[in-house]
Amino acid sequence: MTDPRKSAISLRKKPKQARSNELMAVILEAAAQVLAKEGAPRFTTARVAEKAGVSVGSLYQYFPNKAAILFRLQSDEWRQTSALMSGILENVETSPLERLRVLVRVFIRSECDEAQMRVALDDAAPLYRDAPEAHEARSAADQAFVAYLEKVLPTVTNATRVLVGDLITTTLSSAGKSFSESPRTEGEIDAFAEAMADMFCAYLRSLGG
Amino acid sequence: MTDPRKSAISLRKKPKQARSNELMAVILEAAAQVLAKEGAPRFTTARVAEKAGVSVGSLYQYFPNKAAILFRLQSDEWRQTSALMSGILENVETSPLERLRVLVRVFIRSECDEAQMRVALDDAAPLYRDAPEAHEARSAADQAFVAYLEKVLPTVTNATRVLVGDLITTTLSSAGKSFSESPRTEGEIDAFAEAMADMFCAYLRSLGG
DNA sequence: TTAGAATGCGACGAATTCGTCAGATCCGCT
DNA sequence: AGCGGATCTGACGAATTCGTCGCATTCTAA
Repeated sequence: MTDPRKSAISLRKKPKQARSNELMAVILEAAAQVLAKEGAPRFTTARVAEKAGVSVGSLYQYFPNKAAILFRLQSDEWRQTSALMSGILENVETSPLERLRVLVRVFIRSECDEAQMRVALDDAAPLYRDAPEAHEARSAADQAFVAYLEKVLPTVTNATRVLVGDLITTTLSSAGKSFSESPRTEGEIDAFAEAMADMFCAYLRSLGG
Repeated sequence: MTDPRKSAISLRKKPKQARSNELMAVILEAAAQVLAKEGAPRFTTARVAEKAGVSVGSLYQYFPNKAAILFRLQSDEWRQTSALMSGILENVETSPLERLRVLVRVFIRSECDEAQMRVALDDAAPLYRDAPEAHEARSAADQAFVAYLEKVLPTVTNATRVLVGDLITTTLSSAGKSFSESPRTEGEIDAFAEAMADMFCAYLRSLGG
């Protein structure tokens, strides 16, 4: 396949024996390790297979191509992050703005903790970015955030809420990623997260919080 | 060379005849076109040379490797952006916060105008990111911004100013890039830029503007 | 004009990568 | 046990890419 960006990304087939499920898990685990340790340019089906203690053939039985593995890893990350965010934003024990602060802190910290993986996954983005599945997977977190904004900004128009939600989630994820690309000390991480939280809170208040 | 990330990125030699200077310009122009039209994965010395109407050999006479060409393109972008930002922030004809608004608008718009190029350049980042020269080139814009903040936030500590500057420049560049990755209408672009400007202004005011 | 330096050329070697396929192996079931 | 389908294997073909090197061409300066 000349241009992997055009290739399908869905699974090749569903496993019928128990082995296969294990195999997929093993392959994905190995893939994550290879990606984190070797980086995107050296992420190779052969290397993944070797690390998984499996042959390339087996690997290609469940993933149609390299991009599918990467997409799956990214997809899992998104699901995880999305669930985390929803959980924090829906927790009614604390005030809305405090929830946002917690969200920022948790997100930035997790971004820094797994920086290698995230950066490598991002480097590999050209391989799976154009897949249609990629866009669907992304919107879950956005929706949770817009729902949250309905309580914090009840007076503004719906369009505004979507815009604000887009701005904040975009800022959080992209600036978080960018920030975590350089190595940081604990203090820097906390300070940056706090500043970002301050910025969001100031913005929301100015909109009528 | 197995891992291009380790290779030198500085020029191979300085041209001594007039032809060479032209050649470099031609090559860089061709490189920009190839990168924008074909994307990072298909960015190849052979394709660049062909587009430039030049042989690979000539290309390698002035650039030690592929990464050097990409780095040069990125470096030029940075210089250009940096100059643009400084110019806007130092213009004393308008109020400080209005200058910031202009900056955001101009930046986001330029980011969207050249989205293809910027995205491709970013995709190629793994090839030149680890070069020491890359970090130096980046700090120019930051310094201009911190200088600007001295006038807007005269009361806060210097460390705070650096932090705030880091947050804003990081947000601007990374969120701008992320935003421009998807195709946008004129209206969306303006709305997003305005929202981001609002956010920055609200933040700066909350800090004591 | 002409020697020698600077520059340009492009076929080529070495390396890497993706994904396939024919055959070997394993599993569940009768 | 033994059959048939599911699964695994890994050598291999096809493709691509990087960067070099010996030679051709162009320029400069005497």
